[in-house]
Amino acid sequence: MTDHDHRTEKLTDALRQAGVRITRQRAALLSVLADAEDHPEATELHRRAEEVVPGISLSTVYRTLTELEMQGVILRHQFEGTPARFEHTETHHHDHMIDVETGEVVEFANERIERLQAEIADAMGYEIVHHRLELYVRKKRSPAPQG
Amino acid sequence: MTDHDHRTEKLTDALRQAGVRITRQRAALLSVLADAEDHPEATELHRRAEEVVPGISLSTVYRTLTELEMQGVILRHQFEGTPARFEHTETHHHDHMIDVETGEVVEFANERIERLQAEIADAMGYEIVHHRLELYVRKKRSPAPQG
DNA sequence: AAGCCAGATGCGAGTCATTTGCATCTGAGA
DNA sequence: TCTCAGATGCAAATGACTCGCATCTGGCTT
Repeated sequence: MTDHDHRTEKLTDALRQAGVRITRQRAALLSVLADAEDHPEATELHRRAEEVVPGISLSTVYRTLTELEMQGVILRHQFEGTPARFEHTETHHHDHMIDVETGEVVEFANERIERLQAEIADAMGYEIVHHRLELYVRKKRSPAPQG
Repeated sequence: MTDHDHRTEKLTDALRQAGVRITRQRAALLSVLADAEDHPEATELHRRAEEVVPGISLSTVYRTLTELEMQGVILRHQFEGTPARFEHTETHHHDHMIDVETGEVVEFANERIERLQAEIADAMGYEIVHHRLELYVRKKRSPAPQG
């Protein structure tokens, strides 16, 4: 049994424990999400899932994504000007830089920023439920005069 | 002539200079936006503009908001789970805290976070075009044990 | 292994925010 | 005042989801 299968099984067991029925469609989506190195949107996940479960409907994809988000298995990101994008929660917390020219998404993390945010909220009498930090960026041209 | 009229006139002149025709509808929206202390959405701006120019259409509101955004006169914020909200660009740059329980929007600014963002982007070979920092928060209960 | 049924699925229709096509109107420079 | 590129109103279209409902199916129960 591969590492992948191992992690998958642990996850599906946990979900079943939480009362989430693991159907073929959901298993397919979980696998597609686990394999995704990028931040795909719902239609793209649908496309990928169809290769595993032909005929899976887009509404099932949306319903499952919502369910998995509620279970804390995935995160939903609403970047500017695109449909929501999803990623699994396996990795550490991080924020995103979006290249406005290519749409490419780069992850980054900064502990100091996290701490500052918490301090600000605290000073104003709030506690953070969650936050969103997105840097819309463009590749620096080399320091030479631009052409 | 009031201060308000004065600022309004300077702004409309600048817009005309930039090739933006100042129609009754646009003047109404500019005034409504200038008066707005909150972060209203398009339909609310439409409602307010109708009191100045009855019959103004929602599509004109949307078209004008897009134009004003491109001219840098207003900012469009896409907070989670709500239609886009708008605010004029007169004030200093700031970020937003959104109370997840009431929907209330609180502004804040922090120079250190701004600088850290720029440093991060720079270190990764990018320059920031713009950014988005939103803290989704809830009012702290007093330090006593929660009930 | 078979039965059961709450919950999941597929399909199509609905929703919500926003955009667009088009015929008509109107700022504002000439 | 004249002109007409650009703006408006209306209705229809779009895009991203969401929902209603009849049918199907995981996965406890026996």
